[in-house]
Amino acid sequence: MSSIAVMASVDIVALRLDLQAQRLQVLLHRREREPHLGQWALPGVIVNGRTPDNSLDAAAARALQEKAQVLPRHLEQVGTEGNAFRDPRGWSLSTYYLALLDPAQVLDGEQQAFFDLDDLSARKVVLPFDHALLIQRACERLAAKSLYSSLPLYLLPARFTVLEALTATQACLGRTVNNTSLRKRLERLKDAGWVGDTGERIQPRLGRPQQVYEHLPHANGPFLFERSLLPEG
Amino acid sequence: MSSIAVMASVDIVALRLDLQAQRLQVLLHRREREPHLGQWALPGVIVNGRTPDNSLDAAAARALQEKAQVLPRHLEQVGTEGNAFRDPRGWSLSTYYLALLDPAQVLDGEQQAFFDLDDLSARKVVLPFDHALLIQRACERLAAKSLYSSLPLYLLPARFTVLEALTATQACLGRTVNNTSLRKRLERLKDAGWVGDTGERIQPRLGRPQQVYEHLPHANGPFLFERSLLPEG
DNA sequence: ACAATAGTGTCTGTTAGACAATATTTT
DNA sequence: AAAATATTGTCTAACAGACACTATTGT
Repeated sequence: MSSIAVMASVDIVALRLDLQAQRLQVLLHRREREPHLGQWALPGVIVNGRTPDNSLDAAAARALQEKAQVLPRHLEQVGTEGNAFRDPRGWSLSTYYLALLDPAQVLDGEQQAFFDLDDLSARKVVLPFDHALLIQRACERLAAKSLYSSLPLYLLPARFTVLEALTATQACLGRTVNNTSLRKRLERLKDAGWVGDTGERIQPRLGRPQQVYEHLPHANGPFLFERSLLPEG
Repeated sequence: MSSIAVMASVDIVALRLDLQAQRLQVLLHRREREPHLGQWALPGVIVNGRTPDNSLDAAAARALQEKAQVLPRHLEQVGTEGNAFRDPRGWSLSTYYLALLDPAQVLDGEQQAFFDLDDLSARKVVLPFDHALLIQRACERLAAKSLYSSLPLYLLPARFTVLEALTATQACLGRTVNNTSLRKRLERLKDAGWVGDTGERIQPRLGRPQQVYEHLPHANGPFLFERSLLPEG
């Protein structure tokens, strides 16, 4: 068996929206073993016949649960990176998942923390293995789906305003989004029963109060729109 | 190493369009080793430190090349399936790819052949492991992308007609597609430099001759349209 | 001329985007 | 009343779909 086997892991790119800063943050975890012991890295677990998982998806859920006591709003497999160079111990595979968390998500202990995605992209924080690449790929998936789906709404709390939905979408896409377009999409989601109008109002410091929307229980997966958000111009 | 390692393979869902039957076919290969020796299954290779591949993508290309001497028009990773049950030998992973082949693709020898996708879906041919599931997932990916991209055109020969493009798109989607919409998409692809009008004509048995389009060299990946093809009604 | 097939033109509906107009609140 | 902010309405553009119309060929 050892001659035909390979090291395999599941790694999680778990994102949280910082509503004040209007930026995405990624959950990192201090490594508890060599190589790169003590460094900040993506939370992940080894998968093999001895671990208790019945499937990759179960291993992904376990990685989030064990390393960070986190239950995601959304979890999807993005891809698998495998080559001879990504791990100093030799040929290895990482199947990596995109997880979207509640913005109120808090973490226990000093072994896990959220880092601004921008700081990671700018290499202000350097990650071991190819974890920077895995984060980049997960974010590309998120941006691509945000053009034509309601995926960004999974980054919002149960009750949210139009402007918070706009903030989430813009953070996912990395660019501004037309206010009218997003409002119309929310209207369509309301008609489709995906979100509801609570009737509640939030009073900003000044001006007209904001309507408060809420997520409604529905089938799995985001709503798919027929058209993409377009580049401005 | 053996205690933390797992069996991993790359499997290829390679599709060819049968233009006459207007159906998709999948490339299968007779297994050369246990388990399921001699049965028709997806072509694939084991990945581990001893195989010569530097990456998963290289392993995928090698699987197609070694098992079937095939060079695909398009190759993309779809996902990874991993659990304790898919292989009788124990916990295993399969990273599976979607490959699109030239319809003129021919095969050497008795060890590989094309099977109609419909027959596989209808369980007229039963595949080992979870290969039926991998095929289903790959086809779902193809159908999803066919709604908003030029991916089906990779199933066509270098020179093709509008009706062949329609046939390819309908085979990918599993439903009829509006003729006018597809013609307009081809016009847009022509404007974008992805296809060209050869000026050549093909004379059907009766009636007006068909224009012949051709693929033009361009950046990797299919063209992305801004809107999806819609359900009929 | 007529049948058969390919291709074009026109109209409708939907929805993203731009932006003006209106509504609701605090100061 | 004025300022600030949120929300609504109106207009345009792009594009999928439906379908009528025209074009080109063989018999």
